[in-house]
Amino acid sequence: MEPVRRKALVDAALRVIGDHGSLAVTMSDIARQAGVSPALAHHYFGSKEQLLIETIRSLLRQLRSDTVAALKAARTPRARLSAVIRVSFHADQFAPGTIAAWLAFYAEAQRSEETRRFLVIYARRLRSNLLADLKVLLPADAAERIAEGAAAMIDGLYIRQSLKSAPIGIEASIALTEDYLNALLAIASPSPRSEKGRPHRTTQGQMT
Amino acid sequence: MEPVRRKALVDAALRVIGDHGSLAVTMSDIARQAGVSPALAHHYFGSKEQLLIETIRSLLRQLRSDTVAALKAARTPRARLSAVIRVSFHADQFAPGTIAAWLAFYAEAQRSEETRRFLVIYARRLRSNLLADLKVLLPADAAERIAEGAAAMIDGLYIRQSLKSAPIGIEASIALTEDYLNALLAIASPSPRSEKGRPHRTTQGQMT
DNA sequence: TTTTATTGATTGATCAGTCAATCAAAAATA
DNA sequence: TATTTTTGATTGACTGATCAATCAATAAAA
Repeated sequence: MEPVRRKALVDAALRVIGDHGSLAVTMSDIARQAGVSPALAHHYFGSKEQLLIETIRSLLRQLRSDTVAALKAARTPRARLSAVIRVSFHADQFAPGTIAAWLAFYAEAQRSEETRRFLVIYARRLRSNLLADLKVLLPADAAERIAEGAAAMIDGLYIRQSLKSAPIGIEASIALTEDYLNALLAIASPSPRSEKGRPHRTTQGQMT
Repeated sequence: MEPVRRKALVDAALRVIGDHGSLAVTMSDIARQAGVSPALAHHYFGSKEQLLIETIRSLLRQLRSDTVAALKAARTPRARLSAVIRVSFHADQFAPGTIAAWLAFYAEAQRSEETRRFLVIYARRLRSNLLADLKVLLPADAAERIAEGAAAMIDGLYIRQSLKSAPIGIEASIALTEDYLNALLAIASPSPRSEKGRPHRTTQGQMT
C-alpha cells in the first residue's frame, strides 16, 4: 500500500495546491482529496513539509523525464536546443497545480533550504541542457553566457504566462526564445571559414 | 499619527517578511517590529491582507519612482533602455525583504485577485518602458517582440539572482540583457539607408 | 467635551501532529 | 489444514499551539 498511498497523496497535494492557489493547504485537504484520513498522510510522510518536498521532487522528476525523451528524439544540437525550449513550455507545465506549485516553491525557497536546493537543481539542469548543445556550436564562453540568458528568458516567460500578464501566447513565447538563440548564434558563431576561434566539436555529456 | 503608523507598519512588514522569508508572518511580528500593538495594526489596516497589499503597493511605488528618475537622466532612447535595465537590477531590489516579498507575491497572485492585478501592472510597466524606446529604434512589431523578450529576461535573471542559482553576478546579468538588446537591435533594425521599413520616429508617450 | 490613538484581554477558528484502538492480511506454529 | 501471532494499514478523537480579529477601556490631544 505504501507506494500507492504516497503517490496518491503527492498527486492530491498538487491538485489541492492548484485549486487553492497556494502552499497554505491543510493536510486534511490533501488527505480528503486522496480519499484517506489526515492521520494516514502523517503516517507516511511524517510532516507536511516532507509531503510538500516530495511534491516538488515529483514535479522535477516529471520534467526531467519529459526532457530526456525530447532530447532523445532530436537529431542535431540545434534541434536539441529547440527540444529543451519546447519542453519548458509544454502544456503540462501550465496545469493550475503545476503553476501554483512552482511559484509557491520559489517563495518557499527563501525559507526552506531543502526546497531551495531543488530549485537550484532545476535551474542548473535547464542551463546545463542548453549549454551542452551550445558548446558544440559556439566557443565555451559565449555558450555559457547564452545558456544562462536563454534559461532566464524561459523562466521569465513562464512566469509571465502564469500570471497571464503577457500579451503573447505560449507559441509566441517559444518563438521569442528561438529568436534569441538564432540572433546570438548568428552573432557569436565563429564564421565557418575563419581559421581561428573555431569551436571545438568535442562530444558533450549532457545533464538532463 | 495615521500616516506615520501606516508607513512604519508597511516598512516593518517588509522587514519581517525578509527575515522570515515568507508572507506567513503574523500581525504580531509586524506590529512588534513597528513598535506598536497588534490591535493598532488592525485598527489602521483592517486586515492582514490589506496590510500586505499596501506593502506590495509600496514596492511598486518605489520601483516606479526609481525608474522615473533614471529615465529622466537618460538622453537617448538607447540610454533609456539601459536605464530601465539598470533600475531592475538595482541593489535595493535585492534587499532580503524585497526579494522575499516579490517571490511571495507572485505565489500569492494565484489566490488574490488584487495581488495579481498589481503584478500585472508591474509586468506591463516594465514592458511598456522598454517598448516606448524600442519603438523609436525599430518597427512596431519587432519592438513589441523584443520588449517582451527583454522584460522576460529581466524577470528571469532576477529570480535566478534571488535563488543564487545563477553562476553570474548582477553586473553580468545586466550585460546579458544588454547583449540581447544589442543583438536584436542589430538584426531587426532597418538599415538607415533603406527606403522602406523605416521606423516612424514619432514621439512616444511613456508609461513609468 | 469630542475625537483620536492606543492597548490588554479575549475569543473563535484552524491545524499539525499524536495516539490508542481497530481491522485485515500474512506468517508462523501446531 | 486450522490456529495463533505478528505485522502493516487505517482511523477517530484529541491536544496544544497559533493567530486573526474584536472590543471595551484608557489616555491624550484638540
